[in-house]
Amino acid sequence: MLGGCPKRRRRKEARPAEIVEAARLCFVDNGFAATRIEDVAARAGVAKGTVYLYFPTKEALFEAVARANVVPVIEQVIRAIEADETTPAFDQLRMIARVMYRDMVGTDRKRLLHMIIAEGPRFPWLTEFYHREILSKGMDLIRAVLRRGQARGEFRAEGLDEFPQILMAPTIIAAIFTHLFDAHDPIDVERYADVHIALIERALLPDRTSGGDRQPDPE
Amino acid sequence: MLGGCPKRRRRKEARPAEIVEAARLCFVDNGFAATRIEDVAARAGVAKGTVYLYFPTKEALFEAVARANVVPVIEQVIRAIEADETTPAFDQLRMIARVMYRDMVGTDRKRLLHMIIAEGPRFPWLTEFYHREILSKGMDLIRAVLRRGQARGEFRAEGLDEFPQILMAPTIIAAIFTHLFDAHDPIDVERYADVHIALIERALLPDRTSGGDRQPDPE
Amino acid sequence: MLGGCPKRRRRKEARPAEIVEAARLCFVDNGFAATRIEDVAARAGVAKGTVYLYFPTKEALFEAVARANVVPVIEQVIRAIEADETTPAFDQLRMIARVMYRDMVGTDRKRLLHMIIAEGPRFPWLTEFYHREILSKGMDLIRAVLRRGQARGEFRAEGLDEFPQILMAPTIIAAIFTHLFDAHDPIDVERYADVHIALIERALLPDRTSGGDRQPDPE
Amino acid sequence: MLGGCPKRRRRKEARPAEIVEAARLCFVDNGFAATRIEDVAARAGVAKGTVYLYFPTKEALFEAVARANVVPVIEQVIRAIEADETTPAFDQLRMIARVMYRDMVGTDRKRLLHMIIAEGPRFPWLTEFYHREILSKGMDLIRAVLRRGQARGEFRAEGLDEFPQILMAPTIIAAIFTHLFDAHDPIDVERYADVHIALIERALLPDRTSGGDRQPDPE
DNA sequence: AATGAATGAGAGTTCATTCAT
DNA sequence: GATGAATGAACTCTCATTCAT
Repeated sequence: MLGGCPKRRRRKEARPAEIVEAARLCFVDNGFAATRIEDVAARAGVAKGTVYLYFPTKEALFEAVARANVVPVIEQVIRAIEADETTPAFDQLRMIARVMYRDMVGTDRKRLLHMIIAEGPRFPWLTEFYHREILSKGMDLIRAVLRRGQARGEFRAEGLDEFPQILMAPTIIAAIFTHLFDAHDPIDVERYADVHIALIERALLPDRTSGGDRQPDPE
Repeated sequence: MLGGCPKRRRRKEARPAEIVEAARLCFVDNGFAATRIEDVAARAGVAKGTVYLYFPTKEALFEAVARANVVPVIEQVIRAIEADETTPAFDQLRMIARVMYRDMVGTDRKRLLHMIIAEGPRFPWLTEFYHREILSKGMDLIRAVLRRGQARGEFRAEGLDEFPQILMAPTIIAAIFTHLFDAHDPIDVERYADVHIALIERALLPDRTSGGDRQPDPE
Repeated sequence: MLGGCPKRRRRKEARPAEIVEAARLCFVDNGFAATRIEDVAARAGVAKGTVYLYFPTKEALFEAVARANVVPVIEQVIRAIEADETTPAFDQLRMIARVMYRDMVGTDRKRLLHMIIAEGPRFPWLTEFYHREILSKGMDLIRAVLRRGQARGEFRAEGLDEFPQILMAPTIIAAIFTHLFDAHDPIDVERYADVHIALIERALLPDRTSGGDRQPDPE
Repeated sequence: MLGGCPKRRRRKEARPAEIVEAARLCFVDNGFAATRIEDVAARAGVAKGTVYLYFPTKEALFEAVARANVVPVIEQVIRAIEADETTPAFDQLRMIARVMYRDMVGTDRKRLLHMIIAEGPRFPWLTEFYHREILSKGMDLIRAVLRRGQARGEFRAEGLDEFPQILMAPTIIAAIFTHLFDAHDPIDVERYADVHIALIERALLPDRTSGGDRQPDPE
């Protein structure tokens, strides 16, 4: 009796996370307004009232979803880059891009991104949170790499460290467009990423005598 | 019977446009789901039923808003570019970008763009419409300019004509980000546009002996 | 200029009748609640407001329809029977039945009957009016014929003059059933009428030595 | 989870029936279109939303009312007749008529009948259902009894087994007329039924030497 | 007399939230 | 803790009726 039946106990402790995950699936499928608490409950295998045991309102549930799903990805990349002092800055940039294409465009996390963009205006805390926890961190990271590249004489570019968004933009757009328009106009994300990275390379690296014969991305 | 009373009649002809404009304001403020027909009516200074006199459903009203506000912009750009045979391709590209930054990022039309992106997944006709009427036309335009530039020997870039999205992406992201994050992190769109265009220039134009001394955008 | 253009004038005077007829068609097609004034107007070829020029409410229009369509039929039969002193009472009865089968079951007047039955409970004046103008007259007529038949020694039946409904019932039911169930179970009204009349005959006429060899209805 | 709380549970099981009964009362009072779900809810002592917990639409509620109130009656009669092999066919016929007069004309079930007739044309499923579940069963029953009577030499009538409606018609008309016209012209249903049954008897039974001295209905 | 644009009360339906069990 | 029956405010859409022209 001490500690209770382990299976049931684990179940109990896992409840909130299960509900959040069920909610994530519902939200990315249907958006905030069209998601019914009852659907979330059904997906989580609990009764409607149980959701309210852990989350006082639908908005709180949404917040939990956003919080749980958005932070981990970026942190991982940051750690990888910061620990690394020897890799050329451009290769780091390429690596960041590759990770984003894989983890954001290539998974259904793009639907979460879409949801955050979509619901942002109605949830001030959401945009504030997303900007603070994700965007600014991502931009800081790119900025750091750009400056390191410039310091090492790799990059000739100026101004981009002021607007790292410009470098990330095609990736974010790829995420949004594949989510929205895949039926009408599917994108070959592999090639899209290659072209994007090649564009960055030509723009950042100093002129070479024979232009363009460098391998765009040997990976 | 034919002709009607002039005052009434002028009103009748003006009504739909008035309602569409009121609806646009409501939609960009609150999104589709959170906009009540009654709000639109109040904003247009008419009764609830009057809205239904002109638009059979809320979706039809939404479609009218999208159509009225989004199609004219792109068409105008297309006409300007197509009529022009002498301007260097890069200057055309820069012009397109400038127009987009001015009309899309610099006005509250960005909120409409946001709304279309936000509500897209739940309104297939909307994504279909937006893709057909706006995106594909915009991409075709950029593609045409790129090819013209390549044919004239201006551009060395390959691959971009396959993914014109990559060139437009920073503009669209600027629209979305200024809409979402302006309170937390305002962007100096002028400089952002300069940097974006300079990036494109360095990536597209062949190497010059003296790199970077070209005026970025004399406009 | 005196009297105005005759065509237009006739049109004007005919307006109410035209609207009533249009309303009749709508009402029998859709019932009272589901008939929209706008439909009636469209069917009459006038504007919605015009209907209200002649009929203050939807109910008033309904009343006009009922009044205009229900009285004429019965009066004609009554006159024919009352003027006739020589025909055997049973032949008169048969004649009444034949007329009812032809004019009520065989035309779309049955739909009007249906409408009166259907809407009756919500329009007390309608049932009152229908009972006074139609039903009681019809029942009085049958009663009179029955009594004449008894007086002449034709009929042996008693009690039926108290409930003439019993003799009319199969006809009314034929009208209702053909209206409601024709798709599922069409009735051969000719034969149905024959069987009905034969039933009345056997019930009313005194026994004959050889039962049933009388022609049921030479008509 | 399984079993639930007894009090709640009993309530849940009773609710649909309570709502159906409340709906029946509203429908027979006001007809389908004029009945508001809120009225039904109020009459059942629940909130508007509760009705939708058990019936997805107003039509579904209507169907439930029709089904619950109309099927049991006929089934009961059928069972009683079918189990019986010895009773003379005419007595069975009389029994059917008596039950119909008692259960259909003598109760407010006649208002339900009226409602079904009234709303039939606008609800195809309703006429289809009524014809299949009630009418055709009733007609088959009468047909079977008629044929049994003919086989036993009780009846001389021909043709009626083709149109059993003719025998039922006065009963249905009694139901409708007492519902519609009772205020203006009340019917003594007892005597009406006697006369109706006597009419059938004279029409069906072969001639007797002493006509009419048979007790009409010893019951 | 005739029009038809405008109105707004009211209906069906949905669903976040509550709470007795 | 967990349930799910119950609630009722809120929303979309309809249509009888009005009235300026």
